[in-house]
Amino acid sequence: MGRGRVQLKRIENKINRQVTFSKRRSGLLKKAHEISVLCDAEVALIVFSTKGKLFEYSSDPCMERILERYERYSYTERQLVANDQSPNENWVLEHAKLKARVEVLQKNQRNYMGEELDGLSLKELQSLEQQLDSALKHIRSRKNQVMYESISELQKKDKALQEHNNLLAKKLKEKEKELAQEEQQNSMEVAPNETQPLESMIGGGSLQENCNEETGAETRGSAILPPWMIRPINE
Amino acid sequence: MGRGRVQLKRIENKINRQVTFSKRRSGLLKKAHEISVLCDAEVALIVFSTKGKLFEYSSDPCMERILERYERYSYTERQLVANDQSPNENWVLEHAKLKARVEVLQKNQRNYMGEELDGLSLKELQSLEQQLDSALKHIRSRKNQVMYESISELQKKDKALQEHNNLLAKKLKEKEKELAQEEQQNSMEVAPNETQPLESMIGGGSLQENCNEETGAETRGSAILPPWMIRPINE
DNA sequence: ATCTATTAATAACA
DNA sequence: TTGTTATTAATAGAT
Repeated sequence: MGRGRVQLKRIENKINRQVTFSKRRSGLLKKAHEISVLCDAEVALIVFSTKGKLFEYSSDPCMERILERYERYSYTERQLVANDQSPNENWVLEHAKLKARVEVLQKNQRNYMGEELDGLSLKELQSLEQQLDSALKHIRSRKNQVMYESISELQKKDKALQEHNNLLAKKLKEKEKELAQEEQQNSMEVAPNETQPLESMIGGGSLQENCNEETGAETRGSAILPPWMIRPINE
Repeated sequence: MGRGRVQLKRIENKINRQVTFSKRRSGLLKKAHEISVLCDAEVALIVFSTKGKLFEYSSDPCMERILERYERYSYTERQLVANDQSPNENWVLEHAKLKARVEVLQKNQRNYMGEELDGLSLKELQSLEQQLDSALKHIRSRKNQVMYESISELQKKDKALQEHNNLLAKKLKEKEKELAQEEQQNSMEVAPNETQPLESMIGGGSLQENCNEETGAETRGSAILPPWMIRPINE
């Protein structure tokens, strides 16, 4: 939505990038606000510019609260890293070193994301390809492992629940028997039709709820990525 | 942007609210992704629906890192506000920012290389996998392009060299003819056995040297393509 | 989900 | 940076 389409890749011109960042940032914040109001959602948005400047939006008075909620929701714990500043005089040097490191790391990262490949030689491309290929193998293997673990845990839970279920069913039968006996003894006094609904309730609803409660964070939101993330717009 | 304007207030109709939420959410996530790519920004977006369902986007493989960075930033910012008198504070702040950035980048890089995957959730692993998969496609495409360019350049050079070769051969023949004529005229004065060595020298050594000179680093040595160019190692 | 009529966002330009 | 405008993109409402 502008004059001409735009490729989904880093804007190389620094000025344009800065302008676009400024405009899109405000657009993004606006939309974040809109969805929070229109749809009554809780939204936290954090944006760091390339230069490290922070922009944020939070639908609540306190961003921290949403983040805490997020942390609670996502089972991972946050590590609070103490800010240890050593009162060195070498700061200038340190600073320069860090800056250089950041530059290198940034370039690497872009390459790892398949960007800015034009300056690379065939050999470098080859090495990069192999590195990523191997990385992908590791990642997929780890993903599989996580999935299998998740599955086996679910199966374990399933088994436990089924056992519990059986137990309940057994108890139920005993109760039925007792009732039947009482019934025979006091033939006219009790109506024998309450057992059926009770059984179906335990077998269905209870299991379902238990399952939702405990898997929680793992399956939050949609596990399926939207199409625009799966394949970049350009090309 | 729809049929009719919309007021910036909670949508009362539950169904409409749900539908709008779903649509705007994907739009918001998309825009968050776009600004992160276009403007090289680090973005973290967290959305809780009314019902408490979580949706998130993170420009980096790991959302936690951006949140950590956010916490650190907030911390240093608080410090800055506390005492912004000393000119040294700027350095401290800058330094802290850079350190945070380096940390994030380093962790990312390790992930991009398939290392330290243990802390990542299934979702994060999935996103990382897709990012690398897409990167790999770009890299392979670029590699192919480089290879094709290299091949066509070599073919061009080959052609030029052959033409040069033909030219030399032609000149040689003329020289031979001249020599033969002279030979006939001054039959006894010149020994006619110098032509053979001359021809072999030009046809062999000179050509070889020329080839090395012009193709240089690319194909140093033989004009035959190395095996890795004929067939990529992977797949 | 899919399809349009509209509005909203924004890229290029000033 | 800020504003303007030609275009594209997002999406409200309908199907």
